[in-house]
Order: sequence, then C-alpha cells, then structure tokens
Amino acid sequence: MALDNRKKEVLQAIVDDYVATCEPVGSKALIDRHDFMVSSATLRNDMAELERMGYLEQPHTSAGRIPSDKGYREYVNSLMKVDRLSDAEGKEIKEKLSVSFDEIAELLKAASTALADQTGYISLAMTPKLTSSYLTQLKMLMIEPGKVLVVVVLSAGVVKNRMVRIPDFLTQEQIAQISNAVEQGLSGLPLSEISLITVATAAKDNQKVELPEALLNQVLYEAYTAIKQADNLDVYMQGKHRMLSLPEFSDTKRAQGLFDTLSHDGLVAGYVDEVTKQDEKKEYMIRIGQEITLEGLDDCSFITTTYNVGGKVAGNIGVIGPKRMEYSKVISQINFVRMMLDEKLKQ
Amino acid sequence: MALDNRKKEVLQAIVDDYVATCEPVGSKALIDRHDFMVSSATLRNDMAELERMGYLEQPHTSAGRIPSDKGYREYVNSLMKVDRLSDAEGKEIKEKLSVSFDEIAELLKAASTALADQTGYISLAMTPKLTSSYLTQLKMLMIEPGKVLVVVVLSAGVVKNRMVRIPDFLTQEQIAQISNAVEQGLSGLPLSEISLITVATAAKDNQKVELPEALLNQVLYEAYTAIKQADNLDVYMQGKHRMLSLPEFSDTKRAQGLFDTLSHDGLVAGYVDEVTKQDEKKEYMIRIGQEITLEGLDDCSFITTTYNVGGKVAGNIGVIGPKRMEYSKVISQINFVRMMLDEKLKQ
DNA sequence: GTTTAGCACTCTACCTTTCTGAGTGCTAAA
DNA sequence: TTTAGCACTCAGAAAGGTAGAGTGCTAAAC
Repeated sequence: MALDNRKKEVLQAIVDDYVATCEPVGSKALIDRHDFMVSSATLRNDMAELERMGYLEQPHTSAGRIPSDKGYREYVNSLMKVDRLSDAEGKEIKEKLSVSFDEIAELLKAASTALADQTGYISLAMTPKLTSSYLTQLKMLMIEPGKVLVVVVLSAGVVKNRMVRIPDFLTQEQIAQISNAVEQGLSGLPLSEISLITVATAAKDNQKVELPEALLNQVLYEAYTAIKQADNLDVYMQGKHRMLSLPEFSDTKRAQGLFDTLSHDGLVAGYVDEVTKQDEKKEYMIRIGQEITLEGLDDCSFITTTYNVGGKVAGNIGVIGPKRMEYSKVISQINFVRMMLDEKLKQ
Repeated sequence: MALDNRKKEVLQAIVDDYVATCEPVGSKALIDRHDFMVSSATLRNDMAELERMGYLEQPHTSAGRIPSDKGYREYVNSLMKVDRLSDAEGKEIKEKLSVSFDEIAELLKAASTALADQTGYISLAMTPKLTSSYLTQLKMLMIEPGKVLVVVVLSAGVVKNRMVRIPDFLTQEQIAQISNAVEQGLSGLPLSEISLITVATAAKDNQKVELPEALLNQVLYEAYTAIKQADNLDVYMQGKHRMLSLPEFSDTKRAQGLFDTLSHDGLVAGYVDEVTKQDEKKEYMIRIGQEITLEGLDDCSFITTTYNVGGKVAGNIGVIGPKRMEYSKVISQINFVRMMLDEKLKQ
C-alpha cells in the first residue's frame, strides 16, 4: 500500500522536525509547526498508520514518534527537496578549495577539511582507486649506499614513495638503469596487471646492463612492492570528535564504538568501495542506520559520491553523520565539493 | 613542615588506591586494604592534616579523600616505587618494535603503537627536532615537465619530499645540477642556519651551468621551502579514544575539550618542546593536572622523555593519561621504549 | 468514508521527601 | 600520641506524587 499525499507530508514534516530538535515529534507539535489543514486527531490517525507501516517508531507509549530507518529511507528517496547551496556557502567552499596543489593528496585534504567544516559532521576523502590508475613513472633514487628511495607516480596524480634497502655495492647508475627499464616496460599498464612477473619481464626486455640474476631480482622485488604499496588508498577523515557534541553520542560507549571503527581506515575504505559498486549508476550513495554494515555506525548515515580525474571515475568523498542528518543540505554540499574537485582534476 | 613517615605512607596508599578505583578513599577502606598498625581514627587525623597541607582534597564532607595535584606531585617525586618492567612485558614491547625500518618515521609509528597498547593511554612519538639535525642530501627529481619532486634527507634519518612546480622548459639535467650544487654547499649545515641566502650562495658557488638569475632564484626558492618544510615535526599519536572509557571522561564535554587540543599536533609538539627545555637534565619529564598549560588537559598527566639518534638528543616520546595514572608502570614502559629506540638508532 | 472533538488512559520526566550509610571531626580516656 | 566512641554531615538511592505531553478510541459531524 502506497502512502497517500498527506501521509507523505506528515512523514516529511516529522523527519524535518526530528532532525532539527532530536526530540520525538507529537501530533500537537506537528500542527503548531506546520500548516496542516486538518486537526491533530487526523494526524494522530495518520501517524498510527505510518507506524504500522514501519516508517515511524515510538520510544514509549506517551512519547511522540521518531523516524525509523525505513522512514529516513523514504524521506531521502522521494520526500526531501534537494535545495541548492546558497551563493555564500558556495563561495566559502570554493575559497577553502582554492589551494594550489602539486599532489592530489593536498587537494583531497583541503576537500575533507572543507566538507567537515561546512557540514559539521565527519568528512571523508579517499585517493583514487587502483583500478582506475596506471603507472606513469618509476624512479629510484639512491639516498646512501644500500638505501634507495623508490618514487611511484600514478596516472591520477598520485605520488608515493618508499625507502627500501638493496645490496650496498650497487651504484646509482645501475639502479637508475633498472628503474628506467621497468618504467619503460610498465608505464601505461593498469596497476592491477602489474605482478612480479610483469616487472621482471619489463626489466629484462629493456635493460642494457648485465647484473647477476639474483641481485637483479632483489631490486625488482623491492620495486614491485613499492608499486603495490602505492595502490593503498589513503583516507583523509576529519571532524570525528565533533560527534561528541551530538545528543545521540552523549553516551561515551557509543562514541567509542564509532571511533573504534573509524580508526580503521581500511574498513571504512573497503565499505565505501562496496557501496560504490552496489549503487554504480547513482550520483550519490546513501546508507542509513542499520543499512550500514560497519559496527558502531547504526546511529549514523553515510553519504558518498565519486569524483573524477581526467573525466574518469576515480575516488570517493563522503560524509558520516547522525541518522538525524540534514540530508538535503549535506547532499548539496558534497555535490558542490565533488564538482569543484572534478573541475580541478580535469587537467 | 615536612611529612613524617606515616603521613608519607598514608599519602602513598591513598594515591595507590585512588589510581586503582577512581573512588575517594576513606579511613576505613585504607585500614582494610593496607596494614597500618594504627586505628582508623589516627589515619583520620593524618588525613585531615594532609588536607590542611594541600596534599589531599575532599569532594564533599562525607566522602573520602582524593589526591590533589600537589599530592600527585609529592607521590611521583618521592613516594612511588619505580618498579622494573616484567620480562614478559619487555618481550612484548621488544616484539612490537622489531620492525625493519628504512625511515625513522616507521620506527616511531611502531613505538607509538607499542606505547599506546601497553599503557592503555594516549601515546606520543615525535620526529627529531630540527635543532639537532643537519641536511645530508637534497635531490630534485623531475616527474614531468614543470613538476619536480624535491627529496630532503636529514641527518637523523628523516626523509621528506615535496612536489613543486618550476618553469616547464627546465630539463632534468639542469635541475639536477642545481640541486647538486645546493647539496654540496649545504650538506652538514644545521637546518637552523639554512636560509634563502645560504641556499643561493651555495648554488652560485658550486654551480656550473649558466641560467638566468630570475629562473635560478625561482628553483632555489622552491628548494628552500622544501628544506624548511622538512623541519616540521611529525607527531604520531595513538589511543586517543581509549580515554572515553575512563570515568573522568564519561562527560563528553571534557572528552571533546581534550580531543580538540590534541588534534592540534603543533600545540602538543610545542608544549613538549617547552617542557623538555624546562627539565633539561631530567631523565623524564612529568606534568600533572593544572601544571599542564594546554587547555582541556587539567585532568591529565603528561610524561615525556627524549630519545637519541647517534648518541645525541633527538626527539620525544611520551604518554598522556588521566592524573589518576599508574605512574611507576608508565614510567618504566616509556623508559623501556626509549632504550629500545636509542639502541636501534645508534647506527 | 473521512474528519474531528472529546475523553480516558498511559507513561516519562521531574520534584520532593525520606532513608541509609559511608565518612567525618571532636572529645575524653588510655 | 593514640584510640574508642559518638554526634554530625551529606550524597545518593529509594519511594512517592504530580504534571503534562502524547496516545488511542468512540461517537458525532461533515
């Protein structure tokens, strides 16, 4: 059975009010704050009906109603009006993102800060995913005999480096030649197709100097792990402890559960990935309360979207807030940040 | 007026009990848990006296006593017995620190993790201070025309890199020559003595290629900022949200105040620096409650110590916990970690 | 059929009161 | 100087009482 128009309005009004106050909403309060052209008794009937249908719940008999996960879901799917960002706010975000950046990491940090400040919730920005990047450069720089800095540059503007050890009688020339050979053989190859074997083949096909097999393999192995390590997603998260001021987290147990999960970047990154796959075609992905399969986030909602680098789907940005979140506002804020990122990363 | 022996014992016992239970300690409980050879009435008199002298306070008339900041101070200065770490625990820490590390950052991260896990409080590990390091290498690596990765290597094993932009018609050879010249001129120089002028002088003295002055200056400026940026202390902090499970932070307001301050790495680093200077000769530095001049840490205590690189004072590690901290245990843990670091960084 | 007024009912939040017991300080004797 | 004893204090738990926000249901009105 579908919701009739008035029930929709009622649900929408209840979500709006609850978001604003974090207090259960009663029929009287609803009449007071909105111009329903009916009496409170009618709303009471509607609310009872909405509860029966699972859109609302009652903390206890003599309290008002609060939205259930299903209620929020209906709200974000079809009830809320997505409002445009105010010009002032747009300008503010723009300013925060007008950093000059040489590495994508800097831009993402700025984006994460802007999102956290603007929404007041927890923000998230992740470096581009490996599936969408390929190797463009590999450099090996001898820092001191036996110690080499491997610099990996990926297509999406990601630069990673890692210090490795090699036999200390190798010269800068020798390792430069090896890295050149590997670079030549692998550049343009998606990260997912790079393996120890492809690295070795590349080196042998393009290399000019002669080196004992075992020695060469050791260097190649280090190069390979450095490349593989570059595909680790970096996660920039900000504003975590702002959640402590929300009434839903006044219980430190809950807050701790949330923080425990959030402190595992990998968990969060993996979840975002999963969600992105599920909702592939959507402009933004929303997960509400129990829909989130991460522990400790049952009272939260999660909104993410993807940004593009050079026109291709790259990484994710997002916001984690209470279920009682200002959805439409947050969505427009995320969208705006996404657009800004896309533009800056068009190249 | 000095404390007589029994009063010392009483104070010590009260601190021990309060640390263990977080409940005000009364005269009866004290008799029950310790073998004082006197009656509770006698202890009551002593406790009243200790309160008059400022070592104890009473939350309210009919409650037991808790240590004041002054009481804790007396405790750590002369009452507590610093116990040796158990072999088992030593082994555990050793294992956590037995990472192979190529950059000091990795080792410090491991140290911070070990400290947090072992103490159950907040741990801190900071990269070596600039005053104790000098430049050993400067490399510039062209990533693509106009984009150069500047790698700065400092004496203490710190490696930092930064992407910068330069005019895009400069070749790898040209910038390599410039960086070589600067490296030659500056290597061995303490970071504090490096300025834009010394950089320029170094370049001009050692450089062979001819470049227009303005162009050269632009590159030098980027090199200079990269070097200067390398002296930023990195702070590794772990276990923050464990504080939420302590009764003293069950009030989210307090927890938020603490987290707000701790989220500013610079503040904390600056404070550690200050404390280190004040207590220059000491093996470890302790600050208790109000003694800490950082906002939001009035209910905390702060224990730091310094580790050495190549036998010279370098950076700091430390622990932030509640005032009601197991001081002697934490001190021996920190000491052990410090010793391990010193050994690994002897080189 | 839908809406509404009216009413009895429910239940939390809050306040007040009472009670308990841990802990105190003081006094007077040992 | 120490101790037993006692009156006193006060936070916190327990119990009782009230207010009011909110409900569901019924029967009348539209």
